[in-house]
Amino acid sequence: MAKLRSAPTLDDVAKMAGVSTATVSRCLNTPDRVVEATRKRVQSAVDALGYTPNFAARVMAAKRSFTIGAIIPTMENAIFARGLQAFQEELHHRGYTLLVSSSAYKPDIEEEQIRTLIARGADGLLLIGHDRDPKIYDYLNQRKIPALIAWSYLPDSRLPSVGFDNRKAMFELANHVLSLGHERIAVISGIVEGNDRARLRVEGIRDAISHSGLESGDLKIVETPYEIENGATAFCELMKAETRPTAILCGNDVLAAGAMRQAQEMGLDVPDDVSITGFDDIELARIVSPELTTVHVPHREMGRKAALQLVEMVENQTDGEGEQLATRIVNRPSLGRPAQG
Amino acid sequence: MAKLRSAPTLDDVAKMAGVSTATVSRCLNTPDRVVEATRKRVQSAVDALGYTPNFAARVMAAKRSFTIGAIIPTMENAIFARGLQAFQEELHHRGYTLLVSSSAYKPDIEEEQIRTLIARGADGLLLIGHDRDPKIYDYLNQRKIPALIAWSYLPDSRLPSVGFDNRKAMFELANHVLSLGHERIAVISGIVEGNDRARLRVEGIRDAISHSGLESGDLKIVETPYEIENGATAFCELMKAETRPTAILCGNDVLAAGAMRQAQEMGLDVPDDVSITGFDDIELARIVSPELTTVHVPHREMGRKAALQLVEMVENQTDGEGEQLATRIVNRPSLGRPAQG
DNA sequence: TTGTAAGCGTTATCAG
DNA sequence: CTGATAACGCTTACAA
Repeated sequence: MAKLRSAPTLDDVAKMAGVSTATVSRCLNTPDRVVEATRKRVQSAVDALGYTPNFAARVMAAKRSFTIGAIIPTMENAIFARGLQAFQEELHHRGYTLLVSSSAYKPDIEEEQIRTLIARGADGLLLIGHDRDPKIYDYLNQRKIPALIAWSYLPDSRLPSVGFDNRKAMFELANHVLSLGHERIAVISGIVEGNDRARLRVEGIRDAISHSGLESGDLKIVETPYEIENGATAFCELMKAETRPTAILCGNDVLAAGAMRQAQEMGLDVPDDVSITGFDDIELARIVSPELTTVHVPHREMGRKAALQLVEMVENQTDGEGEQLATRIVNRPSLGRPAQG
Repeated sequence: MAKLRSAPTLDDVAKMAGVSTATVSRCLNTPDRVVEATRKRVQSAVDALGYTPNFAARVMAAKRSFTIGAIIPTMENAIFARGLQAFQEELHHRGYTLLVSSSAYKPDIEEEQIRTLIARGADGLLLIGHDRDPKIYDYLNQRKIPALIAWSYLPDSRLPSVGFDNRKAMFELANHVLSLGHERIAVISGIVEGNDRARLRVEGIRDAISHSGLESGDLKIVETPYEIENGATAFCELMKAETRPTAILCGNDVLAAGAMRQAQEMGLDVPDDVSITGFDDIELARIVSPELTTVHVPHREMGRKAALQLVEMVENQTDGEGEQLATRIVNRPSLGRPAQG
């Protein structure tokens, strides 16, 4: 068995440079508190040994990890990718590392992940959406862990949030659809339970319908997890009705893409036979044909601002005020006027 | 300023349960070495305090982190998502946590990430592809860090690999295209430098062409990063030629999706005016229309097997043998026969 | 400017 | 089966 050469430590560097470990530590963390000469000596020892500080030891001693944890519902589809990427870039910029885990939309898994991330020394946490057991907020509060919510802005939430008004965004889209003359509207929504974004989007549609004076009672809604396949299945189901809808509003672009595929498979023309809309404006929206009318969400801006705010909260022990971002409707050919009666 | 209640420690639990810290530790890690009675007492103290072990301290003391690090080129598109998801699930199953970081296809960033993950105590590493500075392999070897390569199988690589034969896979696809009668073929490849998967795929195409007796010299290749936009741009460029290609083989589905979109924008019919193929068989391939002929890669199986093998390497200090997985061509309507002369 | 030394919260070795 | 106690590698007062 070959001898296992383990990693060089601060001590090794100190010995090689002929200084104390404290000095080496200073060279690495606060170089300006060390004179040029010794700094150089230390640096060459570091290089010679290929020294890398042991993270665990550093965290223990400093009680800071310069790590931010984020828990997102899923990595499988691209809903969170762009925003998270921007979040990560901004964090990196500020000297922080991002630790991501995904909860598969399961509350208990999310809770476990929160504990895990905290145990790992995360200085702050990014969570998606507001709907979760209040005990989690108590826990975070008691432990004084800075946490921020993204992808959904609410003014009076327990934790500050950086995001947009899901309800209003979908309300506007639905209004637009109605204004084109659609009267038979159906919805393919994500699972609403435990997901305020999904819930609020449906509410936005309801608002628009009752506003318009239409019968909101018979609004057909299919709830299904955010996966392409499910969008296809749901579309199928909705089109089985005796009187088919003329427009289907989907909870996000992923579901909409599934619906579009199914429409094509069934030989239905979009938008002539049925209009379909999405939400998010991820790349997918421009890949399906026809391209998807959807709600544009400023993912990168949201990620960046969330990072800035969270770092601020961590470093200044402040509470964070949250920020509401604007969305806008993106008109593309998947939405048209309804066919004549 | 409210008093900051910091996390309960082993000591707190020990005191509350009236035992030593050693006993508490044993209750948590090797419960069978503790009698029922004390174990119960300890457990209730743990619950009462909401104790979670401090990860950094545990790593320092145990010199094991039950953490596996993975460095992937990008999270932005879905190329690695499915495989990584399976990798993660299998790791979780075995009691390990996955730490992911992305290198943006930059070798120096990857190197930094490797060091970072090791400093963070990763017990093992998953890397994508074989092409990298040999010094990295020396470093890994010297530090005795178990590492495994995925997404590309090579029999005699320095590190064991779990993946497929990129060259052969693309060779077969190209052969198939040629057998349909295509004689003017062009390629939209990913950046080849530092990316053996991209390089080998192009070589596979070259092989097929020279095999077929065609002039391989004038094979038009555009190299561009794996992004949808770039696929579109590259397609544009290739179609500017006086004699247009009748088939365009793309380095992956993302580039192919971009090419398809551009074709549509230019009013070209796929496959009647030009055939387009992809590689990977990610969801995207079935979303574009017409659906994409591509090479199916068993991403989930690859991820799962990589996890199994890496855990085995970590736990038994073994070297790992690697495994080659099979790919298969998936025929869909984006590929047809060339138009008559 | 630099060195000394006391933790940080676990695990693991040895006694008991 | 359980309890002391010595690491683990680093940061940070406090001294010099």
